[in-house]
Order: sequence, then structure tokens, then C-alpha cells
Amino acid sequence: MPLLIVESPKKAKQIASYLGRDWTVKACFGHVRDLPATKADIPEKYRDQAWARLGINVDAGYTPLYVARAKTGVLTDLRAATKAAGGDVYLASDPDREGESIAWHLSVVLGLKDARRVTYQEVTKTAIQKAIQNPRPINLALVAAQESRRILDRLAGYGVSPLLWDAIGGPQSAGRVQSAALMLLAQREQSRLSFIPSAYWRVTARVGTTPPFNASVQAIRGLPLATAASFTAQGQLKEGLEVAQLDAQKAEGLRGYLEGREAEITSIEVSPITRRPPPPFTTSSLQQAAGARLHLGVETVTRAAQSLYEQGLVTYIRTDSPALSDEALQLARAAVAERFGEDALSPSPRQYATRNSNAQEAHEAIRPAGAFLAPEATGLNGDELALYTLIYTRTVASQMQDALGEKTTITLQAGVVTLGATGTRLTRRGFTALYDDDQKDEDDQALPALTVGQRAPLSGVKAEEKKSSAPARFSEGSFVQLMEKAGIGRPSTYASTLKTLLSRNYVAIRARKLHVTPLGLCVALYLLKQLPQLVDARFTAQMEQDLDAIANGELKRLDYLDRVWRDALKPAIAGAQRTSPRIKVPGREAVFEVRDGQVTLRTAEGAALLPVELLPEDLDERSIPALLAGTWKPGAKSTRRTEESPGRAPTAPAKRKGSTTPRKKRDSTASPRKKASTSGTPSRRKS
DNA sequence: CAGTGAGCGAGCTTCCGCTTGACTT
Repeated sequence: MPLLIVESPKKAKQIASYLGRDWTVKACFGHVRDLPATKADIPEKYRDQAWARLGINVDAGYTPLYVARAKTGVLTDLRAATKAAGGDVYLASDPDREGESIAWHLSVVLGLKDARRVTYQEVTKTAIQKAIQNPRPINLALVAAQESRRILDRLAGYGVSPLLWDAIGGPQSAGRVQSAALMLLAQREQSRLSFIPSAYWRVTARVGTTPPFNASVQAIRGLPLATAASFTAQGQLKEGLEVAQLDAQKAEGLRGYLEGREAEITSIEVSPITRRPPPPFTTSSLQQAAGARLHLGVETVTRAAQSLYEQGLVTYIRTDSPALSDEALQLARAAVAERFGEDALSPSPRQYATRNSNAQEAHEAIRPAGAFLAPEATGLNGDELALYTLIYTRTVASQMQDALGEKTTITLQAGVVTLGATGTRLTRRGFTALYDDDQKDEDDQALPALTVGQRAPLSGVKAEEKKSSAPARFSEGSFVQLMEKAGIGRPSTYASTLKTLLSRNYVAIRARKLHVTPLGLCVALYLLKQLPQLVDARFTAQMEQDLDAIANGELKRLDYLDRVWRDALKPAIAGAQRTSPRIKVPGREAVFEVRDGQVTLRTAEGAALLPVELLPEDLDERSIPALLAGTWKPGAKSTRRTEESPGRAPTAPAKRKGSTTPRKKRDSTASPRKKASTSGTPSRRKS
């Protein structure tokens, strides 16, 4: 009886039901071998080799040392099943680079000669049957590409992390993905800290038509009134821009000028609007939407989505493709027809393509699985119901008609002052009847029917001073999207990369936003100076191109690794400064100095160790003297945390435990600390 | 002579990516 091996047990069950009793279907649970992680993983005979710590014999052509992963039960099970199948084994791991590698490792571990590799794009009976009729050999060039990726990540990660242990202290870490991701956050934090807000004025008035509407001042004597967009991040007026700038006195003068004055409508412009439904979810867009709409963090979303997957309610949750299978398209369209009628359907089925060039598209979009149960019919509750509803409506809405409408822009003149008002109106709701993704514009309003030349008095004139705001911090969900857009990490690692940055104390979550800590800022800026290539997201983009060339046979694995390691990273690591770095605090006359994992703030007035909970944004004219005097208390500024959802709050207290600084090195022997930092965070949650 | 504590030195930390349960607090 032939044996088919897939990665996921859920998938194995599904496929077993398609293939019937003539087949055995087993899961290998992802990778079955890997480089040794710690010394304990290294086999006795290699333990005294100089390269054993890396698990890669660089001098022997970057030969990797592979060891079985902890799940011995899985391997013995697969070996027994292989024997029972008489070696008639089909390797059906995912159709991407990692999947090809898994197939190759399986073929080695199970001793398969002439391994039969099969792939399919969707899990349907016909697709599976077609796949097993067309087996092919393992693509060794693709395996070489994966192996190069693995080796590079190990060399970079295990090569650079010890640099941090020397320079900064503590069990710190660096890597191709986490360091580039940290840098993206640090850059945003820096641009926020150095941002200089600009003041501008907004003057509004009520126009006395029936019914009335609101208009805002656009220009005075034809000169546009300054807005937030008129200024640079340094608080300067953008070059070559001619605008009217008010101060309190002028604003009050303008208010008096307008109050009671008659305005005339000088133009009415109407333009049509078409809005298309957003594509079905991928891992990153689901995180973004669940964060924005349901206020759920990445870990909560991942856990709830995994549960939905295990219940057979949604498809695989780690995907970069928004594509729907033909079967799913039909089911989604049937759901539209049943709920809203045939007229609500888009004229033809909508298929969505990814815009992400790194996408491997081994799975389809995250969508309802099986019978497309309506949310009410699932029997779910809580976060899982909310998440399923989101996935269901987004998928079904993707097959609905566009929303149509019109945008009206009104211009009015009152003496020398020009005012404007906008209003949008939907003439056909289309998909928004089910899934409304409208971003509300504060100026948008319902406008009455108006004609050019019409006159009406202005009243209730208000002049408000506004300040331009710095670029916003990332939420957990938008951080995941940022990583995807930058091309770093994969759907299976977005959540764990964030978790790593949190557990290293490089990043903290406050009021549902990601903040880079002083330690994170120091690590990022240190790496930027010593190893700029590692913190650059383009390093990964270039790696992807080179891996493609290896997979195509155009580039040799050895040549590639020599180029990135022997000729670039290795000498850069050897030449890097290993003394405690001093980093200028952005936007302040002060420096951070970091040693033993602890950050010290140094100013002309003195120095102070920074408490772990202090964030760069807490540093100001009041807190700095308090820190130096030792009287600073946390929470003085950050008390206005948004606690709308008390049930599911805080990851914050759990986080700090595992990664406290090793001030007393003797007390923190390796094993208890490891335990605390790896299992501490999730296990505290349920109590 | 046995027990205690300070001080010293050795060993360890770490990557990315693929998959789920089995462990405690």
C-alpha cells in the first residue's frame, strides 16, 4: 500500500479521505532535520571540531551537519510506514523552496531511492489524483537554494549575535530578519523623536443653506492656507511653497471677517467613485484587519486562526496568496446570491493576484473551508467567532459588485476668502453592504442640493490651532504588513519575529502600539554602524534573487556563500568594534551607553541607569532631571492607556520576566533562564 | 577537621523556517 507524506496532519486527514483505503497518508510536521541548535544537539563524534558550534564546516565547502529534530516519534512512525509501504513513498510536502527541502530530507532519512515528489496547488480530490499520477524527481537545485538560505541565516545569526554579547552584554540576538525588522522600527522611532511639529490653523464655518453644511477656509486672496502637508518633518515650510500662515491674532481677525458674511457658491464639481472589494485574506492582511477592527494582537489572532483551521472552518493560515480555488469561488458566489440576490454578484468571478514579488504562493487565501458555513451556523463565540466572521465576510464580499458613488466638491467665496466642502455619497453599496472598508474622512459630510451662484450666510465660525503630527507608530498588525512589504520573513515567521523582538526587550507594546526601547535603539544603531548590510532589508531582496539563480542552476551554491560570507560578512564581523557603544539619543543632547544589557543615559548634568520600562518617548525636560536624581517613577506620563477591552489586555507584564538583565551572572545559570525566556510568555497567560 | 563564603574561571547565550501538541503556573 503506497504511502503519501504531507507536512500538516490536518491536510493528511483530508487527503486520506480523498484517496480511500488503498493509501496511507502521514504527516511529517514540517522540517524533520536541521542544524544543531546548541552543543547538546551535536553528535559526540563532531563535538570537538572547531566548526561544530556553527553546525557548518565552512572550509569543506560549507557542509552542513544535519541532526534529527526532537520529534522522534514522528520519524519512527514514518520509518515504519515506509517499510510497510515497501518503499512506495510519495513526498507531497508544500510546493515551495522549504517544501522541496523537506522532501529531500525525508528521502535521506527514510532511505528512499528514486524518490517520488508530487505537488498540487489546491487540496481537492481531482488535484490530488492528478498529482500522484505525475510524480517527478526531487529538484536538487531548489534544495540547494534552500540549503544556502539556511546556511546563510545560521552564519549571520550565530556570527553576529556573539558580537552583541561582547559589546552590549546579555543574551542578545541578531539575524537577517529580526535585525532588519528592528531597524525599520528604529528608523520610525528616530523620525518621530526628531520630528518638529508645525502649527497651522483650521478655520471652519456653517453655511446657512437648508439644510446647512460645513465649509473650511482654503485660501485667502487666492493664497492657499497652510495645512499639515505644507511643512517638512523639520518644521520648515516646504521649499517653493507660497501659503498663507496665520497666528492667533490673524485667525481671530479672519473669524471676525467671516462671521455673518454672505458666501456665494462658485463651483460644484461632481466626480464618480468606484471602490473595489479588497482581496481575500493572506496571513499579513488578516493580522492587519483583525488588529484594526477587532483590536486583537498578533498572538491572539494566530491562536484563534489556528483553532479555526483545526476545526476545519478555514483554510491554511500561513499563506502569502490571495487566490481562491475554483471551488471556493463558486461557493463564495453562491453565498452572495443566497444572501443578496444574483444582482449583487460581480459580473465575472474575481481572482486576485499578489503584488508581493517574494510570494511563493504554495497555499491559497485564508477563507472559509468546506461548506462555507455562515458565521451564525458555526456555533463559535468570542474571538474565534469574530475572526471567522471577518474571514467569511471578506471572502464573500470579494465576489460582490463594486461600490459606486460620487464625490462632490463645493467651492465658495466670501469676500477675499475661499472656502471649500466635500461630500461623498454612495449610489450603489455593492460589497460594502457586507464588508465596509471605508476609511472615514473627517471632512466628509452629506451635502444638500446646491446650485452655482447660490448665496448663504456664514455662522458659527471657528478657528482652531492644529499641529502636524509625526509619522505614526506601527501596530502589531501593521508591523506584520511592513515586514511583508519589505520582503523580510515569511508568513510562518511574522508572529515569531515579533515575539523575539519583544522577548529580547528590543521592542515593547504600549497602548497597542510598538515602541522601540532604548536597548533596541542601541542594538539597531550599533549594528547599523558595524554591519550595515545586516540591517538592510535589501540584503534579503538580493538574497531572494540569488537563491532564484541557484534554483535555476545559474549560480553555484559555493560561489554565492563565498561572496556573502567569506568576502563580506565574515571580515565585517572580524573588524567590528566590540566595546560598549555610545549612541546619541535622537533629538536630545545626551547619549545612551549600554553594557551588561543595561542602558545608561549620560548628559552634561550626569548619568543614570534607565529602568526597563522607560521608553525613548518618556525622555523630556521633566523626566531627564528626575532620572538623574533617581526620583523618576513610571506611569507619570503614560497613564492614558486605552483599556477598552479589559479582558484581553496586556502582554506587557509577561514579557519582562524572561529577559531581565544579567546583573548577577552567577545567579542566572543557563538552564532556568532558558526555560523562563522560552516558555515564560505563553504559559503565564491562562492563569 | 568540617563547614562556609569569597573569588575565579568555564560554559552558555544566538539564526530562519516548516509544522503541532505536551508540558507547567
